[in-house]
Amino acid sequence: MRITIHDDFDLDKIIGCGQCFRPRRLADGTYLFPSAGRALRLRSLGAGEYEADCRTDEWDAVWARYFDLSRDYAALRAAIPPDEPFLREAAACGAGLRVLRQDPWETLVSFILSQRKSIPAIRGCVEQLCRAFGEPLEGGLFAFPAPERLAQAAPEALRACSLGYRADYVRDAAERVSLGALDLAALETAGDETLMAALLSVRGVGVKVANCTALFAYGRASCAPVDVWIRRIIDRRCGGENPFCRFGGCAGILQQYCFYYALQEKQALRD
DNA sequence: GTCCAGGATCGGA
DNA sequence: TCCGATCATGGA
Repeated sequence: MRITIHDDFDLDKIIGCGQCFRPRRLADGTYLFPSAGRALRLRSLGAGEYEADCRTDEWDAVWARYFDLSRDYAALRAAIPPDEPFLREAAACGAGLRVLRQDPWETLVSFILSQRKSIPAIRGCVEQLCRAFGEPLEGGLFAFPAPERLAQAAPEALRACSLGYRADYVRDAAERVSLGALDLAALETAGDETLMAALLSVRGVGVKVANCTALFAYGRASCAPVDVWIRRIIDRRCGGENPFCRFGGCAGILQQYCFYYALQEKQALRD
């Protein structure tokens, strides 16, 4: 199907801003988004027109929500006050990115794996997990493995996916989700505090990983994860004071603009 | 060989 | 409550 998306939509920034680890750009320029046992192929036709390999009803029911299309990011950027020059700069740089609503299980596991790993290393880990334990989809793709599958996995098989000491954390999370002790679907309608408490009850999940899951899977835009990159920004560019606290319900979106901005600065240093 | 990566846990002060 | 050591692994 062909769809029109307003111009505040940049696929390179969406897949490159550090929020997701499997979506990617294929050699032919098509963008691939695997999520929750499906996969979307999206190709830009220019001028805000896109070709998507799904039906209109699937787009409306699944992907519009996934891409957070109901939120007005331009208005959000415009509302950053002039006395926040760094935030305005970062938001201008990241204009077009959108904070995805990803599958909670995949997001939780991916960010459990993220601790003390580089983004390319996380990508590699997640990919290995999918190939080793995920159900095959069309086109040589693999779905992210179900919790039941990971709960049954042999410890050495998990470690073979470069999980390192995080293998025990993943196994613990898989057991709790597959047994129903942690109901990720039910948490969709929970309040922020309830959601955070549930996520923090998982071994290997601290405040940062819980915030990432709340923001990138549950759309809790008030959650703004503070990692080493954001910490650096707060210390060096914001006088040591966390600026996201001042923005309540959209703190997480601004945080993501800043994270993307930091990635771009690092990239620029290499070039 | 050394250092660091979207951190979390644990024990001891 | 706070601080430091430690946790596998891969890439620069």
